[in-house]
Amino acid sequence: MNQTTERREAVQVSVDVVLLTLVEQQLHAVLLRRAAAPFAGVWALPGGFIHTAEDADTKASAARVLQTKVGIEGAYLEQLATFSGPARDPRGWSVAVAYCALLPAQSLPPQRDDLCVVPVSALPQLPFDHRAILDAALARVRSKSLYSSLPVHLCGETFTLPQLQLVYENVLGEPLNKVSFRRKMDEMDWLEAVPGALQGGAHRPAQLYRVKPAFRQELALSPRGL
Amino acid sequence: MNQTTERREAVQVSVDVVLLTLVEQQLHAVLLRRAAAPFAGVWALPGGFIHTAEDADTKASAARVLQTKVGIEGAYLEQLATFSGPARDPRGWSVAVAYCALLPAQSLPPQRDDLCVVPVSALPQLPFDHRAILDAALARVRSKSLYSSLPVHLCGETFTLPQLQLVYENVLGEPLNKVSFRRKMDEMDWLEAVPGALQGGAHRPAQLYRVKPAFRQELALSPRGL
DNA sequence: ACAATAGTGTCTTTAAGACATTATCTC
DNA sequence: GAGATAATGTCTTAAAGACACTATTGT
Repeated sequence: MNQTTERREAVQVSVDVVLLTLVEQQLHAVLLRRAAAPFAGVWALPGGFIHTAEDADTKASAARVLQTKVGIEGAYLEQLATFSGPARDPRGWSVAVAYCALLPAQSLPPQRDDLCVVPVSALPQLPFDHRAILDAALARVRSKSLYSSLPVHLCGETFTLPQLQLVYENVLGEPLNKVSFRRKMDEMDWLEAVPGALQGGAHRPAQLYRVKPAFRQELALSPRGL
Repeated sequence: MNQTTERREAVQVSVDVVLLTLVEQQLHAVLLRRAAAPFAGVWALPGGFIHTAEDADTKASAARVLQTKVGIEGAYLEQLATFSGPARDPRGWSVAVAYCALLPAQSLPPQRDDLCVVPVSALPQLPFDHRAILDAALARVRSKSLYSSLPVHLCGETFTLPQLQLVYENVLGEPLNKVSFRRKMDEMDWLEAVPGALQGGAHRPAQLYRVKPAFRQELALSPRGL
């Protein structure tokens, strides 16, 4: 951007979204069957091109892709990284801005033919560099779950502390100390008890909580992890 | 990428680099005076368009920008984030893949008219959204310095532990405990003493160290910070 | 009363920080 | 040996984890 005569080459820019959810205590990714070439009929990450007329930025493009192609709204969305190069798309040099999205399982769209929800431990072959994008998303979600409130976006509106701890454990793949976990949640101060609400079984019911309004969009961070 | 007929719109893709270095115990950014419109004559981040014929990916584009426009090679480079939208560039909807680069001060290019090295605490007005990009780079460098070997890329080939600690302190903007710092460096095990080499003044000389080969490209991470 | 899970109190272990001491150089 | 900074030993403090105990429900 500093030389007078610089060729501006046409580069294809797309947005790809790794949409993750927690089903039966396992992280799952949402895949769509590609309708068009290249790789028509193949399971792939939801994605699409930028619509300059409607999208305020690539995050808006990603939200639009989730809405129009997956059929969901309100997922937590964060930019992951940008993947690029001449070989990732057979059509030529391309750039994909990848986003990571989290959604509670109960907010998934109704079942249909061109959509599947697969455990990340049993993914099919994916086209383009979608496998690398998905792996990057998993690494990001797992590492960020070590010190932030990220996993709460896999929960519904309200949840109990034992439920939340289980979600953390499922994402991280390791058990957590109950006392330490609750101490941290208390220190970080991003949860509030839902007044009277409880929940039962054949045992003591657990207090219901929700995220404080200030932390609905922003993540809560813990200085020393957990 | 799942519908048969999707318009592929022309989007301008550029690469911008936040090149940081440490001068007189302060973080400085390298800026270039723009030769061409828009914002001709204005100080801005080094940047440029992608050259599909030569660049293997946007990281290679960033490295090429550093080499051809700034005149340096071998800087530590990592992708920061991608900035996008209709308003950031007056020419229209654009995408900028931003990179963060670190360089020891002694590797800076010779002085010249269209290049300046300014303290990040006293930046001029910057065009486009370069200020936001720079702020994001600073935030990233500072937060990553809390738990990784990142700041070592502001040092030369060899350095003493007191020098390294000072670099960390300058980046983080706060003093560190000497014993803890050295304990961590020892635990993380990414440094090796340069055999006989020492360094003097009118006092006890300090042992020289360098980064172990395995960590020259990869960062060393500490599980619990510092 | 019993089984089952929620929630808390408290001790142990481990990591981080403060402080003091020893080491090694120049003058 | 005085002064300066490097390097390390050791005590204190704070955070994390283990474990046990109390609490509250349904049956």
